[in-house]
Amino acid sequence: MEKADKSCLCENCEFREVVIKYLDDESIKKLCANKKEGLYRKGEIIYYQDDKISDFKYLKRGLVKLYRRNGLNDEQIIAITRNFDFINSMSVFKEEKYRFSVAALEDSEICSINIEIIKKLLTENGNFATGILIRMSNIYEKIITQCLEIRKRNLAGRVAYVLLYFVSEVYNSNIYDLPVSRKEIADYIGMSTANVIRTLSDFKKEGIINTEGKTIEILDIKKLELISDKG
Amino acid sequence: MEKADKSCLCENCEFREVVIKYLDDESIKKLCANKKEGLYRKGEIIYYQDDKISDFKYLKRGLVKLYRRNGLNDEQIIAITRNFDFINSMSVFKEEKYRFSVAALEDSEICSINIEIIKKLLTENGNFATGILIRMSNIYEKIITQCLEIRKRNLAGRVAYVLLYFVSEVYNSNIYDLPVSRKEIADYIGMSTANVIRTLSDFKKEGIINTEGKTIEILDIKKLELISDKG
DNA sequence: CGCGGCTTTGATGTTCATCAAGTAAAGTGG
DNA sequence: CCACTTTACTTGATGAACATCAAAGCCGCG
Repeated sequence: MEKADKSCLCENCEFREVVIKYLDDESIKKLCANKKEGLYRKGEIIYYQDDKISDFKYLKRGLVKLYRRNGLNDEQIIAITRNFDFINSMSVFKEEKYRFSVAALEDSEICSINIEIIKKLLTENGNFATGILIRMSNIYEKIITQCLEIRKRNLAGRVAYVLLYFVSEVYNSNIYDLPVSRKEIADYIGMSTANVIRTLSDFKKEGIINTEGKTIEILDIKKLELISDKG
Repeated sequence: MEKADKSCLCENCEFREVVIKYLDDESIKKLCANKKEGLYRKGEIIYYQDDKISDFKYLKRGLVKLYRRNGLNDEQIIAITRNFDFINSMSVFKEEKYRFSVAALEDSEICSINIEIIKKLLTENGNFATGILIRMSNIYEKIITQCLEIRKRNLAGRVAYVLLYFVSEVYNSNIYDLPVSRKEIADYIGMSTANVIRTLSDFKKEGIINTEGKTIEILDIKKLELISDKG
């Protein structure tokens, strides 16, 4: 991690949209004065499971994975996202430790604010607290819904679902570079790496997608949606 | 559903513990005046997925399942709980509709408060909002963690996990009456009904549990924990 | 150029779903 | 309360889906 090289004016920060509506100038100044910004390179870990929670963290730019380590070579990926802006582990306001780890899948910019300052603002300002409550609920709900969506599908359906997730929720494009390894897709959907690769190969043979290394191009999105829905 | 037969004094209500610390007498009176209490018999549905959200709901007593219907005979159970006291669908403060359904697994007592009243209190009182935020985060985190715990196990491990969940989180006893059908266990752990039954039969043959209809007795909890952990 | 990690493919075996058929239990109407 | 119907449960047999293992190709990096 390195510090951001440009001074942060908070002006283009999306967090501001949540904040500014509810906080007075003084509170905003206080937030800005106490924030730390960090750049994380692709692959770097932003925080570890079981680290002590010290900051409320917000993903300004980039792409991250939220995951849990079970064994040496056994990871479960909980979410891959740009949108879950608050990338804090759940229970950030109660628990002492992060319950999950977060790592950057693309170069990412993180804004950190001391958790005690946020807690104080929450208790002082019900509108702010309600705003945070709603946003966090959305994040949680997305994670749970996605977990259920993946669970109800078979192998091919899960792979199709993930490919389409990148199309619609991450890149907004039918062609993109996978930000994750084949193994990470497997960790995400709860299947074996070999079978994820096999399924991608099958899709390619059937002309549904084209792959070249990390680059994925969706050729027949209707068919892929069909596989995702029926699987 | 029927109305509670005794007048509700809110005195033994656990919700009070969250509330009373932060709300003034007037607010508490307002809450109490606007609450509705309902008794739901085992099997009754408390609210349906896609119902319009009108109330903030709290489980005072009983046991419920939170679930999602995919097809006519295809349900996914998200959680079974006494403890997730706020049995609102997630995003209760933002969404218009419940995203999941809730049904009573045992006779249950539900307290409902108009959502607008709660919203008003949240914005007026940051401490109250923070209290709700923390409690909801705990609920979400439990659901997500459990989803991951189940996902990483195989069939036998999942069945063992669920049996142990009832022991430690629901009944605090090695012998209990299952509040769910075999099919519901299957919907909970994402396996087929036949295989759930087969696994229970296997456990019985191996002397790990005893079953008689809905009654389950754990005979060898160490072994069951082993199966849950290694599976 | 060579090493290690990621990817790919095939072969094999395990795990699990599905189907079918039968039994027990629970609800329903006379 | 009993006959009837329906729903839940149980078990076995079969095949499909998936994991695992192994070997080989590829790619980036020192």
